[in-house]
Amino acid sequence: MTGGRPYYITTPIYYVNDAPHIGHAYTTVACDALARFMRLDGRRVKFLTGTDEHGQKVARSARDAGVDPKTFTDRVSLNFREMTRLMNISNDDFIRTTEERHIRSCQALWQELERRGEIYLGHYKGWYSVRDEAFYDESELVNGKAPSGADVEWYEEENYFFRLSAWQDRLLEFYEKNPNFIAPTARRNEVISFVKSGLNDLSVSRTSFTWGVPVPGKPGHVMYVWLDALNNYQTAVGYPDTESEEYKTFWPADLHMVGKDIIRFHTVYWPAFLMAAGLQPPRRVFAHGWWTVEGQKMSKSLGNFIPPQKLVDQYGVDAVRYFMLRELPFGSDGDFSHRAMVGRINGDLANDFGNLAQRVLSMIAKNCGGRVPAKGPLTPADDALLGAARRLLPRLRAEYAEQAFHKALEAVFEVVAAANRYVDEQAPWALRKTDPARMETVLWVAAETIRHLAILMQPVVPTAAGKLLDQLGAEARDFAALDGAPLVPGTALPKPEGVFPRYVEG
RNA sequence: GGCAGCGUAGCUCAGUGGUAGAGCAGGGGAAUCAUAAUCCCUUGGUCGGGGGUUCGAAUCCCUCCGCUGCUACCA
Repeated sequence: MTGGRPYYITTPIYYVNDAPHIGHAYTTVACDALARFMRLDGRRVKFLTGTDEHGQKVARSARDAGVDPKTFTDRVSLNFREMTRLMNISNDDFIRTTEERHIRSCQALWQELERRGEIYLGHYKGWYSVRDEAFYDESELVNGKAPSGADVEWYEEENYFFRLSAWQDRLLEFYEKNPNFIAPTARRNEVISFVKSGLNDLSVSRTSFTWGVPVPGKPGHVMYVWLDALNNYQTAVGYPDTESEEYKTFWPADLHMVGKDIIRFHTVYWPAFLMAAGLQPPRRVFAHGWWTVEGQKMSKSLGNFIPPQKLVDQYGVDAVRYFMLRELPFGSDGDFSHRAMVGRINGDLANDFGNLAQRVLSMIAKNCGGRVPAKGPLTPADDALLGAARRLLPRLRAEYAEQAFHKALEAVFEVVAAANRYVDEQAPWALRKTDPARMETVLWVAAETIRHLAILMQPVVPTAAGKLLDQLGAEARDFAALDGAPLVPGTALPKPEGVFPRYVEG
């Protein structure tokens, strides 16, 4: 089954002012698993990530660092590129909002919105807090200060507004007609109730700073950061050239993966901007949850952000990826603890899956001359196990389609458990003396099952699954090979070697 | 304050009208191919409290308690 519909998936572009942490790694790993899954399933995939580099905060950080903004962002954007390498991410493109292609794209979008009368000149007035870099309504002030306690000052600025208020009904209609647009359901309900409560027009230009995309024909104005940032998803597929092969193939995007903090921008503003420009909104936005660390919220004051490098050094990249996608229902918040991590590494990966592979491959190495064993007549027990393995793909397609990674992995591990039971029940070590031919068949069935499992685990643990397939002598590794390329008896195999080491406290 | 959701075994959760479930943790046993891994059996819950509807409620209704999210322009 190849040649399905193209698949375009994006991470948010990460704000360069932050250092990459576990949250960034999480979003990106989830997208990577989806991208890899879809590629293995024969779909043409575009997987985009990148960095958001404009805004007053960035300009200030650059100034503090004593360099110009471009030099500064060139430097810090690399931190996120390095994170993709570290986490073994298979992105097809890495976009930066300071790139020429993006500036052009944003200006074209602006002009289209303006041409259609969706943007008008107005005045922004409000209480502004420099510390929070945010505006507050009169009603939000507490004793003349921001809710955060920061000082505020009266602020008036001439800027351009987007007619968001005019899109309220059309947005609600869009949500109604596209029930899968916002996930999980709880988030969808929140967004809908927010839109129902009424929308105000949105200021989409700033004159108070210059580090942004210049508004075409309006000296002194730069674009509102979110209009700039969201449009990266279109830039990467060639906008404004909507007739390009790339754009026609991949737009609208299949999935924008986001953290729950930025869902509104992606599910209210973004579809409104696009519809207003006569363009198609994305098909789906998924808002995942947050990690706490050892039971505590991550915060700057606690200083408990975990750099991805530290996790990978300690546990290994495959283990971290597996943990992130298995430990909690995708969409919910969860806790990242050492104890839970070790439980997954040793319990699931090393003991259940790793040891299954090791015990089977060792027996093959010792008793079958290091070659794929001969396959004799199959018993009902053999067929039952192989059948369970073959039924996984349709199940996984359904779970991945809903970003239910934990359920997909649970399904895989049900078969891992079934395979361990099978080996125990068939006891090939006993058959070795009583019925060597049957022993070979049992080992073939077990190895063939492991091949299925390894192929299906590639999206989550690409390195370990790849090594496992090496050891099985399996050349073809996409999902078409599941039923299409079973193990060939007699194939010479390399010496088995553990691919999921136990974590030992030290 | 308003709106929404949640509260089920030690832990994480599934279960939305018909005799309480899974994984992990705990206890006992089997096996010995294997990363001392695996397999089998098992302890454990008045399903947050109270009231109601029903032949029957974790599951529907009311109420109380506790927790969480959202309530616009900070990534």
